[in-house]
Amino acid sequence: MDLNYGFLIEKTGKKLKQELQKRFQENGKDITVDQWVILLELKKFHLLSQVELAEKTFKDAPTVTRIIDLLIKKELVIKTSSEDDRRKFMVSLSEKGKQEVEILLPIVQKFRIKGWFGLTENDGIALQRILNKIITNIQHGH
Amino acid sequence: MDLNYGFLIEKTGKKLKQELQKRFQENGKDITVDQWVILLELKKFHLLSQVELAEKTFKDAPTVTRIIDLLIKKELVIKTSSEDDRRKFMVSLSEKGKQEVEILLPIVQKFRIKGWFGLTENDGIALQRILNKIITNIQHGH
DNA sequence: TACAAATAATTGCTATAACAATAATTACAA
DNA sequence: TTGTAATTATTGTTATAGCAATTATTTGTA
Repeated sequence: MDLNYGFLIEKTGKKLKQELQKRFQENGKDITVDQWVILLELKKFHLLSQVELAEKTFKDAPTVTRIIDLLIKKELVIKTSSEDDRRKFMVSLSEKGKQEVEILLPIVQKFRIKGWFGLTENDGIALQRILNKIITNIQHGH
Repeated sequence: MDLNYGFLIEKTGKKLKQELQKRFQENGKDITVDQWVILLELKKFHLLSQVELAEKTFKDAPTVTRIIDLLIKKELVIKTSSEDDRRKFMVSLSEKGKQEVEILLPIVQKFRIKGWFGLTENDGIALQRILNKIITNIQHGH
């Protein structure tokens, strides 16, 4: 096995991010891909603590704090302190944020379809199997 | 096709980077994965301009400039101005850098083998086909 | 040749990522 | 119940990434 799969995966991820970012810019959207990822989770789950957001997006807590700060400045999300745990802040989409997600979603979906052109359902299954296998392989133990 | 493959690819790339970084730390190696990628290309090609390094590693020129700066501080690489083009600097491994690469290489290879455990030659072919297809799909046109 | 265009590298700015340290709060165990 | 440990969020530091602008040099063309 002489395939440098790590390099290939990294490269693909980077290109995907760059190209999606371009689509946002082309549509006059002042938002980054990482900010988008947070917004999408908030659309799906409505109300999340920052720890929950971090888990779902595979980002660490400080990164989530900073992205949320930016999204608050853009008035796309709202932060309220939790009533049952005063350490927590619950984050949710603002009205403006909900509207923005509805505009961004078709751009993202179009991009996803374009990226998958010529690939099959089986390719999707294989990709998931391979990447998930790599993840479990490298985790615990050393 | 409802697979969020972009998210999955990004996640896998991130985990690969994190875990390899851990291996470096466990072995007392004060080097980042991105710095390692540069060193490996220099081992393969001996003498590269910064533009060539940027192309081979899929990084942009400013990023390469900054990584090279750090590698020079660590005395792992050398920069010499090109004789036939005074705009260029040619970068190569120092003696210390060559030694360091020989120490790092087995750590990286062990990690790659571990990550690929349970996967086949055909999986490798499929992975390359799928990821390369995605890359060409998303590039030109919009 | 002269001059505009292209190229190589650098610097500045902002965002993301990882790690460490800290403060506030909550959970748990003696 | 009291004190220790764990959790949540934040802040600071360094590195990587992308974009724009700049400088120095080279290329290509009129």
